[in-house]
Amino acid sequence: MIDRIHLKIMAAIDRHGSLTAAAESLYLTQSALSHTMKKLEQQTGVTLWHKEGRQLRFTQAGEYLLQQALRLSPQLERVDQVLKEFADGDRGTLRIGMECHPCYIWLLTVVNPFLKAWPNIDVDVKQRFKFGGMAALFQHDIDLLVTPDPLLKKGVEFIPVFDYEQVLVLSTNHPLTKKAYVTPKDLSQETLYTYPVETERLDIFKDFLLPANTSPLRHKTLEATEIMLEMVAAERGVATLPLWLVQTYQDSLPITYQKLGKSGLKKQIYLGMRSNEDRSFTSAFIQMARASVESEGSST
Amino acid sequence: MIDRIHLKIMAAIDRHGSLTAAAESLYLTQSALSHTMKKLEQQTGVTLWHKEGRQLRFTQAGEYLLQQALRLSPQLERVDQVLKEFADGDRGTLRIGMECHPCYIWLLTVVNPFLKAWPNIDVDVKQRFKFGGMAALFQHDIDLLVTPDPLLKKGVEFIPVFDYEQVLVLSTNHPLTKKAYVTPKDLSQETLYTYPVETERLDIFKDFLLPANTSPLRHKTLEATEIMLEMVAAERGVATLPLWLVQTYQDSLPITYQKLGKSGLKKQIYLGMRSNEDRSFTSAFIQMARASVESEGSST
DNA sequence: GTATATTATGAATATTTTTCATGAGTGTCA
DNA sequence: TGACACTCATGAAAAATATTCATAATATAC
Repeated sequence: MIDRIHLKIMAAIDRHGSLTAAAESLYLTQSALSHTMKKLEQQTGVTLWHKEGRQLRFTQAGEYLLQQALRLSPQLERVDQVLKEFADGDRGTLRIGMECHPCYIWLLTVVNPFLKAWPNIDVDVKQRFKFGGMAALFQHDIDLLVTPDPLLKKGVEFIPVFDYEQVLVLSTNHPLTKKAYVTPKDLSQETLYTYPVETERLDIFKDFLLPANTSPLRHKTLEATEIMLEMVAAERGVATLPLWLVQTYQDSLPITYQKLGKSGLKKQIYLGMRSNEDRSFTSAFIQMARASVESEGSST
Repeated sequence: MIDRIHLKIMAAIDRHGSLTAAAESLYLTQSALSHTMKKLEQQTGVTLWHKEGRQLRFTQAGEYLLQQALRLSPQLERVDQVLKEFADGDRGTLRIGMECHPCYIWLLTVVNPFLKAWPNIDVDVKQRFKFGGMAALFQHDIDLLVTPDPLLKKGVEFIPVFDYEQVLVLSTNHPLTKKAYVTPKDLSQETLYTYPVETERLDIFKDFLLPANTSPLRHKTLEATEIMLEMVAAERGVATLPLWLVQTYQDSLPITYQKLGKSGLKKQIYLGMRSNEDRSFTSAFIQMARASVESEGSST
């Protein structure tokens, strides 16, 4: 029944004092306003104003409608404005999905400048997915996927961000440090620590142990990277992590590393996003991610 | 830009799960909804939802708009509802103007049951008018005028409510109590107490003293009826009040009264309202006013 | 009284909304 | 797998609505 235009007209009459002036302020004719409000009066059965000389005087109902107009009009304008911000990419949440546990620390170094560069965009990071990161991306549960396993599929695009080598982390006293490199069979007598995800998603299983039809003596899972490294340092077992991550801890813990296989286990981290979705801040994040890696000199 | 229909559509989609079901709930076609929202999307530049299989999934902007819709739609509906209440006379304020000071006590006996019978209608009483009660009525400052001086004018209607006699209130010891009635000349040696209004509006001047070209020795004004009567009782002067009012105080104070002139000063109280204004509760108030008087047996 | 304001209103016009008909995609089930 | 049922999108036509134009009616200022 009542519509936004009625609120605007009431507010304009109040502000400008006459129908004619109100009409001008709304870029309409006085006639249009008169007709519009007359129709509202007929539909609702109320009288909104009386003519008093050449002035208008609101009735009680008109006064009420004016109050509501003054209250509601700005709220509707605010909705317009926010919608425009969404359209311009000045507002939103960038939801990042992580399928690469150790990348979290790296991600934080990108998120920090991103938040500064895009003050109206929030960032959310998700690490658990019911049906995998790809499904989450397709279902719009996330907007960006950080993963070492890109999937060529219509509707998504993957961009390599950086290369890294997955290595076996060992206590400095560990016998395997003597070898030139580690073979799958070497691990069959070891306790292996990994993050608590499915073995299909763990490089050490997928790309190293399973092809050789081998498995470690024991497989234990841990959430926290630091604890995992402490376990290795305490000679409780071994773990696999990206080389760059091991290097950052090598100074503070008695740990070292070994190549997995003769030529090492080379990996790449990709950022995946839905194609044909053009949110400027998503692309901006990807740019910043690549830049962060290049400045470190550890990139493609 | 954004309009009420967009809010309703968003809320309906959320509630019914699909465009088709939402369209049905709004008594529109699916096509209409699709076109309407498409247009909004084009105007603002946002995407509100994605098709996911045969389902719709709101984007962040869509989710935002939905939240605003759920918040604002009920408020707009409430405005419709209140406007309808105004139209039906289920809401409003009855503003009563008084040009008859002593009638205030009588008025209260009408207002009380009125408030009970019309729980959504407020009552306001005004006693001071810049340009008189008639002007206030015309200017919609009041809706009802209680006055002993009806003015036959286009646009207003006056209905007599009750007859009364204006009498001179005297201390029981006053010499004038000995006479059969009081003449204008009798007052030329008296101190007269009246309400503080223009003499043209005081019956004692307008209908009694001025026609005889006489005036009282002294004229003092007082706001409160009770104090006025105390003054009279203390033999400080005389006053003129409606007979029925004097009678209610006669038991508790040493006062009595005298007819003004041989046949007494007969007055009538009228209720005036703007004609062609059809607010049911205004008429209802008039009905209750008349009824209150009839039950007392002091009416026309 | 005349000129200049105001709002209201009927008719004509312009614009917007809605429907109709249909296309294109997706899930279901025999 | 193919028929079917159901979804939303879309172009064109139809219907409804909003706006303007021209003008009346009325009030105010000079």
